[in-house]
Amino acid sequence: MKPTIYDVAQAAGVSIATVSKVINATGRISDKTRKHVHSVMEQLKYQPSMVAAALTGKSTYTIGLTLPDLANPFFAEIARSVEDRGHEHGFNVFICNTDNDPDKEVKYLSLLSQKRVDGIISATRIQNDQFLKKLIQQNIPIALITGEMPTLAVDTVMVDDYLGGFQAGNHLLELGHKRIAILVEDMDNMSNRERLRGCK
Amino acid sequence: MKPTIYDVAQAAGVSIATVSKVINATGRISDKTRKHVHSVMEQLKYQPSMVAAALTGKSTYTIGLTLPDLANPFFAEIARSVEDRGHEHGFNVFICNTDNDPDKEVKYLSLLSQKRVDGIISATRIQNDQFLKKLIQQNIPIALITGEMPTLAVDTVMVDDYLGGFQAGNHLLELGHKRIAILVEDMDNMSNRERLRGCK
DNA sequence: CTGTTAGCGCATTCAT
DNA sequence: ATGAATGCGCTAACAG
Repeated sequence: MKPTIYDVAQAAGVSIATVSKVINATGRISDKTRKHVHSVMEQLKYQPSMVAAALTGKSTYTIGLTLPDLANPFFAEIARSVEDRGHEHGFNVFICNTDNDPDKEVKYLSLLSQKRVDGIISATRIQNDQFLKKLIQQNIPIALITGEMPTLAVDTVMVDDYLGGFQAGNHLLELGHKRIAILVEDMDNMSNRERLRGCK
Repeated sequence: MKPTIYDVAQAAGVSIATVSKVINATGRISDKTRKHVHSVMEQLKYQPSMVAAALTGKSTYTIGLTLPDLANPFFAEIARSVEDRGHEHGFNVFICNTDNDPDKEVKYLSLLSQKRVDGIISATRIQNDQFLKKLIQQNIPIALITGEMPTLAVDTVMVDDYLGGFQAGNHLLELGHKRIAILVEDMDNMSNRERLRGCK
């Protein structure tokens, strides 16, 4: 079995409280016992259980990232970055491919909430804003990226579709082009409308 | 606050033991109270805490996937698949970009162990087999993919480099090509050696 | 500076 | 068929 905080306490001849304190560097403990406990810890190769710690209210150091499809290089790149930043701060990230399926999305979101992630980053247009609202009420930090959610007050980082369209159009004009075509998959899509708007 | 099992029990006029039983469909409970508890649960929008459940010994429904770089389409594809299968079975997967850095790898691996993942899939040649051994001792299921680890007894799925090389070479020969070149980045790499071997 | 104790939310005997 | 009690591993007051 993996050693617990009790094993360390016993082996070090102190109380679990003391061990806990040296682990989290909280409270006051003599330099001597601190070092002693530390040595015992690594001798036993002790590693605190994050699930137990999480149960007491501490954060899980886990965040969820929802995106349509990881196989899409655009999102893979995003995932890579999020993961990088996460790792820098000691976080692990859950990848959630929603395929833009509302059901999968809700399923993922509720799973993430049950696992008490510290936050969620969504690179998908969250379709069920009813559910989104619930998450917000649960005080789960949420950041939207790539999508918009005008009805709710959520931190969002989005791409400036208008500017993008403008720059693209401008670039072509500068090259002297006169006859420019625009291919749009879906005119109901807000992003595309904005890009188009920026273009003319 | 999110409702706990106690809230449900109280609202339903039963004990938490009963609620726990209907949640996990274990033990014997009358059809009547089962339904009643269920209705109370959804009325309170109760969702069992997976971290609490995990602490009692149940699995975390979480697995870790280590790979060199998610931005590499090859691995992104793998991640996508792993995630898909995981989701089908109610699992979440932690993505871990190691960049083939031994330190990052160890850091990730130990984090995963602290978070008590149910298993680990590694798409990287695990460099620290000392650490690998520890994980195995901890009874954490591990599966290697894409890499080899001859020294240890670990489940592994790998690509048949020899066959690949053979097929590639054969294909060109069938097309009637006579002068064939092979570009290899690193001849010390076992995969490449095998591919080359299969080619001639 | 260090130890006791009481939870955190749930699963699990063991009685009833 | 159901409930009371105990423990999982750790943190957080509160006492000494």
